[in-house]
This record gives sequence, structure tokens and C-alpha cells, in this order.
Amino acid sequence: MQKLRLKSAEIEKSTHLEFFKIALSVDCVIFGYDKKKLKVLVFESDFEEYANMLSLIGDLVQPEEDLEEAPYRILRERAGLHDVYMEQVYTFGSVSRHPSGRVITTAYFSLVDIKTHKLPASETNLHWHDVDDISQMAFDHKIILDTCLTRLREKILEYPIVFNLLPEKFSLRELQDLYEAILGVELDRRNFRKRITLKNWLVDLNEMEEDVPHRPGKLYKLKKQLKSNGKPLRLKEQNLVI
Amino acid sequence: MQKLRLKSAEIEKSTHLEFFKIALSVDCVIFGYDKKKLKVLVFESDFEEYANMLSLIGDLVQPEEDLEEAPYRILRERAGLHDVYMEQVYTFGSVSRHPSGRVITTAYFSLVDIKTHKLPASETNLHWHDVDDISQMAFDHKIILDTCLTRLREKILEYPIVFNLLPEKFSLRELQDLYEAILGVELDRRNFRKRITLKNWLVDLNEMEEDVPHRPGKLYKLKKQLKSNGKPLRLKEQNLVI
DNA sequence: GCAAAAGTGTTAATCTTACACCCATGC
DNA sequence: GCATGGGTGTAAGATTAACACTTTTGC
Repeated sequence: MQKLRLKSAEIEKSTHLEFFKIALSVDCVIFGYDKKKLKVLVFESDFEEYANMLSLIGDLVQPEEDLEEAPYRILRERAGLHDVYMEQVYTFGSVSRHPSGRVITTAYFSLVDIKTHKLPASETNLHWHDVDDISQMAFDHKIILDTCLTRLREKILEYPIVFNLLPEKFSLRELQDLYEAILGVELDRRNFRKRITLKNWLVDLNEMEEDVPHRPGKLYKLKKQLKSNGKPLRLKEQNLVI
Repeated sequence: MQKLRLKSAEIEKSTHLEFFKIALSVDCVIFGYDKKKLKVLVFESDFEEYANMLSLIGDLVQPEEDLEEAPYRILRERAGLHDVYMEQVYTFGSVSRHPSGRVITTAYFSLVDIKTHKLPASETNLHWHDVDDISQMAFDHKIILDTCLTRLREKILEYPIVFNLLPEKFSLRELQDLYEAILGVELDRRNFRKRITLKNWLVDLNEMEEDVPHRPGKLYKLKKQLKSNGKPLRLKEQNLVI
């Protein structure tokens, strides 16, 4: 076996200074849901090169900030969002992806309930945009959005995360509409209800919808132990094939 | 709506120089398979801080190198591996994860056939190590390995990628042994064969194993259109629930 | 002929899919 | 009373899981 020539970390750094010249950013695909449509939080880019094109919310990671903390900070600072479901998806690092220089970006998606998380009035440029009505974005943000949407679709088939897009109390019809909006398919009502009850994810609140112009539906909430604001939740042996 | 103050990329970069001080690395979890064991290619760390601990193969991304090219270069340079299956898994970016400074790392896993890809004699330190016989590694490499292993296990249930770990021709028994080694479970032979033939992934070569001390099995190969050296392959409607 | 692994089929249980009618409420 | 969506069950088909014996080869 080769004899080891040990390096110390100090020497390593001093001999590789030319590599410590990359910026790291985080781009957040913040999904919401309203009026039977999946939404994403965007603003019009304030980069000259991409003027008026839709842009995801992102920021550079601070020199002393853990990567996994950055998306939470960005959601707090830029959108006033706290305690959201967040998941890392993919890191994009083409040399030419950003006009300012070598900026690689890690994409996260998060799921928030639009109704209970109001946008700060100071961020007048931010708005919720229909996901399926976006054909172009600034930078490589359209690819980032598509990648996150694909991951979201895969994930909701197995893990109870869509509830982060709904208010605490919801009817089965609202839940089914949400699945249909995300997956882009129609589902059979009876079979959907059977599967959801089989999964045993929900608590029947013994309450009814109010102010609906038709027969009110029963209200449910997610079981407490399945709530997952923060780290993704792993369930064994529970495939929900919607 | 707020009036836009447009920034140009040039100004953006000059005012954010303090952010361009991060190094980006890639760590490769190179899986192999031999003697019914899943293996990973490792070496003994040449960092003083982690002397003699097992380390993944990695390197800093070059200033003018796309992130997605780096793992292929690293496999070529460090292990003489060409045309391997490669997939990005996760990016790790704790402030304190690397003793040399702010180094964030993107983890990739790849799948190679140990028998047809011999290690270069110059890299005497590299070796194939049983995955389930590793309890500790340098840096955060054990977490990286575990994350990649989890992703591999999920992925092989739906996509025909394990074939990258086998020689061109293989028997159904070898294939089943491989699935069992990766998943860490025993599978029923008859049911396994039924599922594999239903999937229609294989071509019967009408050849037999040779030099085995028992009745030889038939040899198969993966259908050409399912080969996936390079980009991950998406199959619609083909869940292989092993 | 014996050791070792190859090859093969059936049944029961479970899950998935397709499908239609009555009910409760607001107006 | 009518429009709207809420709520519910069944049967056929597909899939999965459990399980054992005969065959072929090398030695």
C-alpha cells in the first residue's frame, strides 16, 4: 500500500484559494393552493438582464450560515413565512447559469397555506401565480420550478405532505381537488375516499363546512403525529397510489 | 405596484464580493457489487484530521467546470471510470462540515460493474469496501453514503438501473442476489422471476452459464433501449415492486 | 448418486377499478 | 322544488403472497 502523505486542513485551504470563489444561493419554490389551482410565489425580476420576467425567491447563502438554514431565513425575510414544510430538491451549477458570476444554487420547495400566511404589504412585487400558467422565467428558474413540481408529484403519492397547503380543517372534497390540481388528473370520488380512509391519516372533527351553497361536507384534520412542518416525514409501508 | 430599481449583473457581483468565497466540491458514492455484497469505492483519508478513516472520492469543482460535469471527471481521473451511470442526490452545506473552510458538497452516486472496470494500479489506496461493514467515515461521508444508499434503494424499485452493477450477461439468480444485497431482504424466487418477466426488461440470450458447479442458468441482458449510462431513465407506468 | 441450484404453477387474499343512486343544504 | 355537491357499496379484474417439487449439471 502507498505510504500516506498527510495534509492538514490549513495547508489544504491555503493551496486552494482559487477555488474559494464561488457563490452559493438558494432558490425557493413556494407552492400554495387557491381556487383549485396550484400556485407558486414569484416576483418580477429586478435584474436588468431579466427585466419583468418571473423569478423565484432566492438569496445568497451567508458566509456563516448553514445551507439548510438559508431557505428558512429567505422565507421569513422575503415572504414573512414561518414554520413551513421545506425540502431540498436539486442543485444547479452550470458555469453560465448566472450573469453575475459563478453562482450555484440549491433548489428547495416548500408548501404553505395561502389563506393563513398573508404576504407582507412591504413586498408589493410578490404574488401567487398559477403554476400551469408559467412558460418562461428569469435565469434557469423555469427548470428549477419544473424539477420541484416533478418531485412534489412523486412525493405526495407516498407521504402525507399536501396538508401543508390546506387550512387546519378541510373537507374530503377540498383534499381531492388539491390532489387533482397537483397531479393534473381527475380522480374517482368514491375510490379516493376509500384510499384516504384506509391510509388512516385523518381525524374526523365531527364538524361541518359552513357558508357553502350546497350540502356541507364533514371536516377533517391531519393526525397530529403526521404533521411535518420542518423535516420530511418518512412513512413505512404506506404507499398512497392516488 | 412598487417601482423597479433594476440591478445589472455587473453591479450585483461587485457589491457582493464577500459571498464569492465558498468552495464547491463533489463527493462520489461509487457503488459496485461483488460476491453477493454491495460495495462502495473508498480510500483512507489523507487529511491529518481524519487519518486512516475511510473517505469517499471527491474533488473541488473547477472554476470553469459545470457542476454536473465534475463527478464524471472525478471518476475518470481518480478511478479510471468512463461511461458510468450517475445521479445527483443531495447537497450538504453545514458551515462546519469541512476543516478547510466553507466547502459545500454535492453528492452523486454511480453504479459500476467491478469486473469490467478495473481500478488503476496507480491508485493503490482505493478499494472496494462492503457497504454494510462501514460504521464511520471521514468528514460527513457516512451521512452522504447513507443518503445515497437510501436513494438507491428507492430508485431500484421503479427503474431498471441495477443492471449497471452487473456484467452485460447475467442470470436471473445473479439479478435476484443483487436486489437482495441492495435491499437487505430475501425475495421469493418464483415471484421475483414472475415480476421480472412481466416487466419485460430483459432479452433471453439463449446462452447458459458456464463453469458453475451446478446446473447452469440461462443468461439474459438488459434491452438496449433501457440502457442508461448517463442520464437517469424515466419509465412510465412501470413500477417494479420487488 | 449426491450436492447444488435451476426452473416452474396454483391458490387465496388483497387491492384496484369502474360505476349510479339517494341525501342534505341553500336559495 | 331545484341546483349543487355530499355521501355511500359492490362486483369484476388485477396483483401479490405464500408455498414444493422436479430437473439438470458437476463432481
